[in-house]
Amino acid sequence: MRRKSTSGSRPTRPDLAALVAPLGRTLMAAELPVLRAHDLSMWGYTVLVRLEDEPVRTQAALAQAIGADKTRIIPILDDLQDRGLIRREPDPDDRRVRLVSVTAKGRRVRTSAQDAIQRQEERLLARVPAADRRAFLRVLQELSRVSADEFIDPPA
Amino acid sequence: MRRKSTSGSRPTRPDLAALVAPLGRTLMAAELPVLRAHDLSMWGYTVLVRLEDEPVRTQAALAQAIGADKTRIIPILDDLQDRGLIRREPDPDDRRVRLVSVTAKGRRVRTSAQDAIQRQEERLLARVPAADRRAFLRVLQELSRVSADEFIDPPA
DNA sequence: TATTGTTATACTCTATAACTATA
DNA sequence: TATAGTTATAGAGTATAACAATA
Repeated sequence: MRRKSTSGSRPTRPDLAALVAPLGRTLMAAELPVLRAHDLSMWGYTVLVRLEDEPVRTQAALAQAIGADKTRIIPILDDLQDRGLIRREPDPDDRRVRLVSVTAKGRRVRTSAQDAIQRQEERLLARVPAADRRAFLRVLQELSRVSADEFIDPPA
Repeated sequence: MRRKSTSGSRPTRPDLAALVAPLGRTLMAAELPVLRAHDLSMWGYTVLVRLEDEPVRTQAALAQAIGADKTRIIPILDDLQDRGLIRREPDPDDRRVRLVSVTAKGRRVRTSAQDAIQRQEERLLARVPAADRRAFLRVLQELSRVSADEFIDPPA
């Protein structure tokens, strides 16, 4: 099941990366005004979304879960905490670690922002037929579970 | 056709941006080893791919076409030119503009790199059923034509 | 005066290394 | 000594502003 040789010729489709990466940037750009309206940074919003799923025991684990550096999220957490959107409490069992959780207020803000974001995304998705759209979301969720080193060719 | 209210509850799906943007980063990370093997930077490769489609008359237009700043691509073009992968000639009609085109060597390099990249991407796509996959690529190409300001909600 | 390409500068984002407090 | 969190520093990538050549 090898596709016809493309040596010396034009490819039959654009690179997947060339389609996906710019679309990702577009979607993030579209989020920015909504986030600004909720006084949230992209990372702040990402933290709130992540904490909604399940509480996280260490900041390092939280950082890794959202693809950030542990040093990078600290000012983000400071800000979210100052504004009462998250709690950060020392674990009684191990006072080195901070238990991070979302507050009721944080949950409200996240819900409001996410609602607006997804409404906007629905408008974009409305451009494609319902069946295609379901398949698209299915594939997207499947592929985003895959990490880079799972399919990278071993270097020659 | 409004979906059920999500106010105060968990969303029914992750944000589109949260699926697409990380996948884009993964795909770009997967390209890096292949590009390095071809002695190409991401931007250098992007330039070669773009020039394959159709020659570009000004560097500014080239930059815009690939989503870069006009100042950013200059060292990239310098390098590609030094290595004989592109040509950069003053337009006789307007000596301010540089006609940028890919050389035969540049075409060979791009073909080889793109072939390897797309083979790798095919391995990733092999995880999903053929029908879903066709729909996925269809939707992807449709959506990547849309620019951010076409679907962003007017700020309140 | 306006525009293309270029260079120089500043700024943002991110990662690395060094520090503290607990264990 | 090892680890969680924090702070300070340095680096990469990017955008902004100023400049030279041509129109």
